[in-house]
Amino acid sequence: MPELPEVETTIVGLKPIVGSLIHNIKIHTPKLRFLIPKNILLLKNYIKIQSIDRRGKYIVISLSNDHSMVIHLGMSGRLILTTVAKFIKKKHDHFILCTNKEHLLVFNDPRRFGFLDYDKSSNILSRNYFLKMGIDALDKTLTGILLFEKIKTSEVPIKQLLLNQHIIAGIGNIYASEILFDAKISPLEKGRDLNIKDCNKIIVSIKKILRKAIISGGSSLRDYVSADGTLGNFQNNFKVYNKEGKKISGSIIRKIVQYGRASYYCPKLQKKK
DNA sequence: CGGGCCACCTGGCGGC
DNA sequence: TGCCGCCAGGTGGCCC
Repeated sequence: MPELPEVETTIVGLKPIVGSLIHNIKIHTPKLRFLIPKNILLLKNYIKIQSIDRRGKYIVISLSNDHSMVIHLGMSGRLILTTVAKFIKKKHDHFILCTNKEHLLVFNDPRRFGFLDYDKSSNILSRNYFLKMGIDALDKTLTGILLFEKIKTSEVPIKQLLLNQHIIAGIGNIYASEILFDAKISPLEKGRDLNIKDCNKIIVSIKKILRKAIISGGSSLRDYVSADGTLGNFQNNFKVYNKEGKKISGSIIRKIVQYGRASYYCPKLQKKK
């Protein structure tokens, strides 16, 4: 479930272990998308978890030894916060971190498209995935003009541009459809055909939809993170995603495939210019 | 360089 | 019931 709102929700759920000390780490699967750096196993000396933050869809855990862990959830990754007493190892539990307060942070990922990185914080900051990352979707300085400048010459459809993390970071395939529906803009519209007014609308919709999703997702969390593998409550709020053939305001929702990925939209309410 | 497309994985679902 | 093909919330790397 990992688009920006799910990552944000995950981070909120991890708050209980901020300030805790790392007691032990176990790697059950050495290679996810990439190899897990083996020196992460040296984290047994009661290093403190100083903060847990989000950058785009990445989770950054800063530690007191001037190192950081970075976690990306890929398509199917989840972080589950539980306790030693309650824990039963499940299939696809690849990585487990135990704190001095007997909290367990478990990384579960059936498809293994996620990854886990660990290095000196100064090195982490200059990783390619951070250097190339665009402005965060919820960054206050993200404006319509900024988006316009980035896409004004592109022949690529706006749906695909919204998925490009080098332009704006955090939007995934579900929310891209939801955002364009909210903005009343066709997913087929090319970047170069959108004016500043269109871009302003898109930015307003990005912030509105993502914030709403965070609020809905957050409410379903308790003692573990990312709830039950669904999108918190927000899935009930989808207007177009996965709703092919259904009607909205009397108009049919269509599914098309762009660059191998499903887009849902209402051709009547999202007319191409 | 921008852009198009595939690869990387497992699991769930619908159709036959 | 079983098998098969298709689909899935992401993105790095290859090609042109």
